[in-house]
Amino acid sequence: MHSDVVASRSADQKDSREFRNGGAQLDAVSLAIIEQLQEDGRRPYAAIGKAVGLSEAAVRQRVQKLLDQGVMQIVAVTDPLTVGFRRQAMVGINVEGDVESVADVLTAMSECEYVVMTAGSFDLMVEIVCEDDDHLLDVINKRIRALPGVRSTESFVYLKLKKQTYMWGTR
Amino acid sequence: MHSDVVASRSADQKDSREFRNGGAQLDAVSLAIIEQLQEDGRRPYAAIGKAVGLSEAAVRQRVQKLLDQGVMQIVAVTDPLTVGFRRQAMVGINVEGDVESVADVLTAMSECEYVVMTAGSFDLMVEIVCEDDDHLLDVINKRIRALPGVRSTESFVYLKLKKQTYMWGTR
DNA sequence: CGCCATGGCTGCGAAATCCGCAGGCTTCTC
DNA sequence: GAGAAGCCTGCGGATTTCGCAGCCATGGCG
Repeated sequence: MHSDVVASRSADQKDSREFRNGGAQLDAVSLAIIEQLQEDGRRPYAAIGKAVGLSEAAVRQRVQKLLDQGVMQIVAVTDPLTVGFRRQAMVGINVEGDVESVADVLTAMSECEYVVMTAGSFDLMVEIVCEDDDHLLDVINKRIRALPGVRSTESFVYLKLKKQTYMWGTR
Repeated sequence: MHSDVVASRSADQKDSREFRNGGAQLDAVSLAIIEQLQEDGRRPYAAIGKAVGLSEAAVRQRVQKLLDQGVMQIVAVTDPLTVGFRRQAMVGINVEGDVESVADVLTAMSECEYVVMTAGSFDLMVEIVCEDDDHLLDVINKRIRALPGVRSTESFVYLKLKKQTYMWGTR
C-alpha cells in the first residue's frame, strides 16, 4: 500500500518548509487541511476550503491523495476498554537479531493495535487489545514470547486510559 | 465535556450483552456502527444503515449520541513523524503518592498525546510528540521530571512507527 | 387498567454536500 | 515551443445530510 509513492521528485527541494516523509511531500496547506480533519473528521470540504483558502474541489482532491498515500486516515477512535475489550496492555520487547522482521510479524497480528520500534531499554513497544485475561495471556506468552528473535518481554496492563488525542496540529 | 453522562440509569442491567462504561450503554448495533466508522470515518449514514439494519436517520442519531457522550471520536490520524514532528517518545513514569493527580497534570500538557495508567513496573505511560530534540529534552527533563510525585522516568524514543490501527472491531 | 411521559425508529422534503469532469494555468522536460 | 504533468477552479447532477412530524414500545403512577 505504501510502495508507489516514490518516483517523481529527484533532488532539489526548494522550499525548506516542506518535509521529506518517505516520499510524500506536505506543504503548509495540506498540513492545515489535516489540522481541520483532526478537529472533526467529517467536516465538509467546503468548510475546510474556506479555512485554508482553497476551493471545495481542491480540498477534496488533496484529502483523497493524502488518504491514498497513507499519510492520513480518517477513522472512528474509541477507548477499547469502553467498548467491551476488557484487557489492554503495552508490551516492551527485546529482540536479538533483526528487529524489523519481528516487528513485521507483530504487525500482522490482529491483537496488536500499535507497533513501534524504539531506542532505549526496549527494541519494540506493542499495544495489545484483548477480550479478557485468558486472551491476553495467550497473546503474550504463547504468541509473542514464542517468536524467534524475541529475547524477553515486559508487560504493562492498562488500568485506565486518561487521554487520547490527535490534535498535535492545533497548538 | 464528559460530565453530564451519568444520571439516568439506576441499577438493573437486564441484558448482559451490554457493557457498563462509566454511564454509556453500547448494544450490538452501536458496536456495528463503530466498526463501520473504524473502516472509514466518512462513510455515509445510509451505507452504514444498510450494513447494520437501520434507517439513515437512526444511524445519524446514534452516531451523534456516541460523539456527544465521548464514547467515540471521528478524526484524522497520521504518523506524526511523517508530518513534521521529528521526535516522539514513550515515557514510563513511576509515581509516589496519588497517581491520578499526576496523570491529570500530564493530560493537560499539549505535548502528551496519550496518557494511560498501568500496572507493572511503571505507574504511567505517556506518549510525547515534539518538534525536535531540544523540545523533547525540555518536556522530559524540565516538565515531567519536575512534577511533584514523579519519582523516576524512563524514555523510549521512537525510531519508526510500524503499525497504527483502530480496526479491533473488525476481526 | 388507563394515562402520559420518554426514548428510539421511520419517512420525507428541503438544503447542503459530494462527485466527476471539462478547462485553464504553471512548471518541467526534451 | 510543443507536449506532458500537476494542481486549481467552476459547474451541474447525484447523493447525502438535516430537521421535523409521526409512530410505537416501554415504564412509571394514581
